[in-house]
Amino acid sequence: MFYLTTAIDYTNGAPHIGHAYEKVLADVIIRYRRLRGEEAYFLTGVDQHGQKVQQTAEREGVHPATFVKRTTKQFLNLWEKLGVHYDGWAETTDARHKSCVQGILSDLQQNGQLYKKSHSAPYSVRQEQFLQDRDRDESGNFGPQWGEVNIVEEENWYFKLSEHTGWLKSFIENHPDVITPAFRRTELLNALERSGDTDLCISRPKERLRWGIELPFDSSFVTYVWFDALINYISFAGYHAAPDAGLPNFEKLWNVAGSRSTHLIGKDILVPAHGIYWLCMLHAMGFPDAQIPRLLVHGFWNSKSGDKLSKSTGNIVDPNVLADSFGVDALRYYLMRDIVTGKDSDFDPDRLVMLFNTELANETGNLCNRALNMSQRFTDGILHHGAPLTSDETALQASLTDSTAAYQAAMDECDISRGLEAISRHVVHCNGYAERMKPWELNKDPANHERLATVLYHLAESVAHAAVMLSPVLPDAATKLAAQLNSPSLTGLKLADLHWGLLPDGHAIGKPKPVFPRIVLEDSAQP
RNA sequence: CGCGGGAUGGAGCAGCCAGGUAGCUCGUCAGGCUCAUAACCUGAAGGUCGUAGGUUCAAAUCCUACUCCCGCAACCA
Repeated sequence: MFYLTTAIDYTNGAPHIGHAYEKVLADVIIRYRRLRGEEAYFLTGVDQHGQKVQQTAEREGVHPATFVKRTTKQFLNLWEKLGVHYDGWAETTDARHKSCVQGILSDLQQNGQLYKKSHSAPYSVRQEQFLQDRDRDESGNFGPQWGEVNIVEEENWYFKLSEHTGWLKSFIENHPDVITPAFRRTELLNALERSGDTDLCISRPKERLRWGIELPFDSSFVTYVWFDALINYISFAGYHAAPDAGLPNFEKLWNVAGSRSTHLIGKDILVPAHGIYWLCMLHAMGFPDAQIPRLLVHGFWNSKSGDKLSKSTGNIVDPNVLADSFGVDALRYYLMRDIVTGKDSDFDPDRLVMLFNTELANETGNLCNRALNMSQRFTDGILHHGAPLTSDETALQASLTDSTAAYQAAMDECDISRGLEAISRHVVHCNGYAERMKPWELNKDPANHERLATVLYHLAESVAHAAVMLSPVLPDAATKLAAQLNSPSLTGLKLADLHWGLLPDGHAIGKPKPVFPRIVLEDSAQP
């Protein structure tokens, strides 16, 4: 079983392009695993608790639960629009999650992993938060944005994080595959190196924060965000769940047959949340090394100038608007194609249009269209395996074999961009082949009919393979391609089924219709 | 000396971990084709791979120093 989770999104505001990227990436990885024939389970969801939600809800004069319901709906709608299909949906206000979190807190408390102590620090009344040294301005004072700042003393519960960091360090050192890409592992190890022996504060007094899960052993506190949110990865996987809870069987999902569960997360929450807190929490709960999950860390989409995309800088890109203007296929393709998994990339709508028009419309879509159109016109829509093969066909089939192998190697490494590039490479080969074979010339002489059939078959068969390989990224388009080939069963094939001859001799193909209509921009700059 | 990333033809990137004729897409120029979504194909121009050293028969790739850009520095995917 391949168990994949994403970060759960904070329901304090509307989803942006970064949220969309992570979920589409997860969706593509899951679909690819299934294409490989693996059993797979995909969990995603939303993080609904916390102070920011409480504050925003108060500002808008609604109950946090109402507010959270509203923003959650925006995420659900977006995933539906973008074709993100998950198997499990995590909401941290779910009663089953709450009881799992409380169960874990109780266990840890009984095992002596938690303790209470008091701490005093500068506190901003206006922002309702404690301040750090880095919040000071150049002169060493707290700026006016914080309002009145007092030294406040507060009691809280702490998790003995420091008892586990030694284990964590050697675990990461001895399991280089657990953090991907490698430079993120380096970053984490460096962070561990300079981490002192500080423990993790895991509670907030209810006077400050009501919107959270109550500590089972001290009702005047709620648990701090990470001790709530991170647990979703196991609570919704059925960890310590009642048999009738409607959750998966944890033993079947988590870490079966030596393949680690995978958490897909953004680079911002590796250190300290996932890379340190979460792994240490699992260790404290008694998870053995073999059951520690793998962290797959992705990068960010920055704005074209290289600035970070965020609400504060106002250059937020709304995935809904992008999907509506350019189509879901174009958006999914761009998000997967124009970034190297793990690295950052600049978001550029012009490149979105360019990549869709060249690789999908002009290359793949056009190849399908011209192949089917010629078959309809020249051979009455019937495909024939045809005459003896020349070196051109041998080369084409070799190109397909190479592309398929490159595709698989890349996709296995979650390098989606390279996988798509591999498909594109074969499509380009096919267009060149068509140009050299000139089926439209062959058609002029009936003596060449067998030769013509052979050429057209090689084009159509290539489209069939391309459709299957594209399916994790563009499931809808793959279905359309299969339908036009009059071979809907293509969408049910596995990677291992991709042998030459998917389309049988004598197969009748369907009518061509552009699957990827070119995106034509309104007059952009011309006067 | 806080940490990590980046610097490759006009633009955007890959290649670097496991050194061996510098690759892809767009753009530009010149041809060709007409089955096809004004799509397709062929060819060409254009790069001292941030700087300076070092290792090596050989360095974009390994090592050292430096310059500039970006992000993070323990609540934003």
